[in-house]
Parts: sequence; C-alpha cells; structure tokens
Amino acid sequence: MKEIETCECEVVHQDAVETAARRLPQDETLYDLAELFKLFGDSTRIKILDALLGTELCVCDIAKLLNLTQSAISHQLRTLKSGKLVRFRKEGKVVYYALADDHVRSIIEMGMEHITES
Amino acid sequence: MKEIETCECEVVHQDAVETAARRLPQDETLYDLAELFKLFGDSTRIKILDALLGTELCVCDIAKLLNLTQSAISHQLRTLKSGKLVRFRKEGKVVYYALADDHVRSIIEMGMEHITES
DNA sequence: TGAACATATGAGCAAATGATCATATGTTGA
DNA sequence: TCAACATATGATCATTTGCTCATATGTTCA
Repeated sequence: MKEIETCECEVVHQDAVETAARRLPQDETLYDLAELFKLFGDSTRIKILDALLGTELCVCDIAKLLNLTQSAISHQLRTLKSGKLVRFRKEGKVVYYALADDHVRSIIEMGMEHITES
Repeated sequence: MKEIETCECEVVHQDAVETAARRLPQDETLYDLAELFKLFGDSTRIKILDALLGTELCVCDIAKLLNLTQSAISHQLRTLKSGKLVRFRKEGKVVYYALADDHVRSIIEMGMEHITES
C-alpha cells in the first residue's frame, strides 16, 4: 500500500490551506469556469468574439474578415455556440451569429484593461 | 499564380465586414488577449487563482490544497507569473504567491457570473 | 560547511487542440 | 427536381500543453 505523494513538503500553513479549501468552489464549478475561459483563450475565437462586439455577421463574413477558411470558422463557431457565447439566427441559407449576452462583452473589456494597463 | 482561398462564398455583407475590420483591434493585441485568457483556461491554474483570491499561499500549500505535486504547481505558477497574474515574495526558503492585482479577481467574478446565470 | 528542505527547471511523453481537406446537409431559385 | 451556394461536420495531422520524473538551485541551521 503506497500513499499517493502530492508534495513532500511539510504543511507550512495548515490554517491557510484549510481556509482556502473551505472557500474554494466545487471542482465542477472550477472546471466549468476553466472551460469558459478556454473559449476566450484562442486567437481565432477571440477575434470572432471581438468582431461580433460591433454587429452580427454571417459565417462567410467572418471567414473573409479573419482570412480563414469557412470550415475553420464554422468549427470555431460551433465551439463558441456550445459554450453559449454566441447565438445565431438563420435567414435562408445564411446563418448570422451574434454575441449571446453582455457577459462576453464585459469579460473581453476586463481582459483588454489588464493587457493595456500593464 | 494562385490566389489564397479563404472562403469561396460571395461576400454577402461587404459593409459589415469592412466596418468590423476597422474596429477590430490590432492582431498583436488580440493575440495578447487570447494569451491572457488562456491562463484562466486551465483547471489547475484557475484553482490556483481562485485559492489566491482569499489569501497568499506558498507553493507547498497550494500543492497540498489541490492534491498535485510541488513540481506541477511550480510550473503553473511560473506560467501565471509570466502572465503577470500573480506576484510573489520570498521569506527564507518559502515563496508566497498572491494575486497580482484586482483585474484577476474581476475577471474570475465575471466568468463565475456567466456560468451560474446560464 | 554540509545536511535538510522549499522551490525551480529541463526533458520526455501522452492527451488535447486547431487547421485543413473532403464531403454532407440544407436552402433557394430556375 | 436539380444546380448553385452557405454552412456543418468527420477524419486526419501537426502543434501545443500539462503532468511526471530527475535534478538543480537556493536557503537555513546545526
């Protein structure tokens, strides 16, 4: 029987660790949070989101704008859609995508502040 | 001479594309923004950041808290440090990490709102 | 000075990821 | 109904990524 070793250090601050453990959100919540930010953490996706800050656009528009294939954009939109960051409406053959809600805008603005200030 | 094909669609909304192109930030900015969010987009790193919301912690504390090796945590802290999301102070052998500034807190809170509301 | 300990780091590997290509789906208009 | 077109999707491949292991660095104290 071998104990799983996580850290051979002595626990230096038992209190701090326990307090942190209590106030840390559930694993599932933190996982979801990471998944959310992962969506913003790719150049192509952040470009798409940023483009949609101004107006809705169809798949083809975005592909032209970002100089990428229709397929690449479609795949990424699918990802963004599954993360509820964008919504869409169909008009005939054309599918228009837009930001799902204002959280997206807020998060991008917050990030922009961070990188411009430091 | 072959033109690089990006999208074989007709441009459906020339105006929208041009407007979007004008208001889109520079490529470098968007790249940096993606890099920033990438830091939040991993379970381990978001857990570290979340843990540091409450208090500063040393490497060993975090390793115990998250049940991961000291090495794994150290590597991730290095990443977070290079992204200026955490700062540290040394006290003898022990290195205490803390959030770099309140943007980190704001961004996490914003993300938390998004996942709890939908 | 040297053992003990906290942290940092480089190499290696398996898993995740994003783009492309080929093709499928679905809509329109002749 | 069928050709043309906008979008979606599955397979594939190269790159990126996060962890582990081994080891280096740096600090304290006897």
